[in-house]
Amino acid sequence: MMQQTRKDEIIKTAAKLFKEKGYSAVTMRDLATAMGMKAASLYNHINSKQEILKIIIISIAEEFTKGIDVIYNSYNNSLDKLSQVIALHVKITTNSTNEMASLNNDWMHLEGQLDHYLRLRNNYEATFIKIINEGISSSEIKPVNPEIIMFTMLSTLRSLFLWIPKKEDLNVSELATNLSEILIQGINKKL
Amino acid sequence: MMQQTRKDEIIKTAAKLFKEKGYSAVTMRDLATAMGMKAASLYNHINSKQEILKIIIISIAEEFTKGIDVIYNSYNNSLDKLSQVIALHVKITTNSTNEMASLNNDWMHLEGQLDHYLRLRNNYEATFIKIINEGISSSEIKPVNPEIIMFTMLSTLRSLFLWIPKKEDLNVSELATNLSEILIQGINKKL
DNA sequence: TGAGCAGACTAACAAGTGTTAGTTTTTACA
DNA sequence: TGTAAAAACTAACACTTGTTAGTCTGCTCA
Repeated sequence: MMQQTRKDEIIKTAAKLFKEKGYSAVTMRDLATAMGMKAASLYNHINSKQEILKIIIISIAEEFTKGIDVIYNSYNNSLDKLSQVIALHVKITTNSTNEMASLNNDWMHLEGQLDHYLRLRNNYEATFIKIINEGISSSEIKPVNPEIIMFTMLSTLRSLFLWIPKKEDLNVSELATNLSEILIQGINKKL
Repeated sequence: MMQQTRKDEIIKTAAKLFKEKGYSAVTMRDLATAMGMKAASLYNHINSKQEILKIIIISIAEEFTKGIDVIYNSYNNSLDKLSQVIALHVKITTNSTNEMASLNNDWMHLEGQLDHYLRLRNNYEATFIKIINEGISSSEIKPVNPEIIMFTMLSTLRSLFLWIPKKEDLNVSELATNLSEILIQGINKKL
């Protein structure tokens, strides 16, 4: 695989702009200005605005799907698996903060790959629910509606991209630990 | 105050479209089609696209600010206040689901009223933090970083608009109770 | 009945959109 | 140093954008 540094820079810059104003409000001329070039020159590196969005979103969505599958198939108890899911979100969001904004806010603007994205998201949530249900079966987790548990956790984890950039002195593993404490102790059945 | 039903319909319809695609991706012609009229006719009722966004966002933001002030100044303990904040979000989101999407996703597209909006949001969060800090002082709440607690709670509450429409059989007070259980028991210091 | 008016319409505008064609400049290296 | 590829440029396209001007329709009520 050859190195495509210029294309990568464009995509990274686009993600930053998409985070600030959303995909639809960012023009190719905005992106070109941020790159220090003219809009037409972008097309020496990318095929379309749509392609940029696709690359940003699909690659991260696949990272999540693969990550949760590994966690699900590991030999840990359910609460440990949930802690690992939290750590997965913290890690990906730390490495790809701007891209996470597009994943959350601009997925509906995918044109050719919307079905693919929705399939990945549904798989992810189905596996998440399975982990919770197994935790309820094994009496690790309070018998609350598993959808509400997932919704609560995912809402927080999906909003991390808004919050992580504000904490310049961020310690990644410490954040994951704190979030686990808050999110999991709440659903951990005290015996 | 005279009844402006047509204008209200336009704003309500706009909020629905904004929720699906975001402010920038919705055109005045989209809105007109959804209203069963031509784009130019919209201007018999509203002054600009921007005005629609302003009305949607500012009115709800003020509702939140007023609501949390009443809660903060009431004579309850801190955990009860947090439960009331949760109920406030559930109530407003149930009544104004589509408008909540604009509040969350499109505030950055406010042109003249961005400062006003940010002031309202900062006030809201400052009061929220005060409630948490008082709860920590009175030993009701675990001495965790109050920002992380607020972030966790607000992430979930601000995402409710995504989730409430999927639960057609929704019982509002039951949802508020479940969320309080999950969100608060996690930070409630067990003695 | 007929005057007034709210609210729809058609037509058009200036500016902005993503993208292409064709050309020039810069870079890498034989 | 000469050459070819990579990557920038100018100019323009067809279309879409929010919005305005001016007109027509149909309802209300004196």
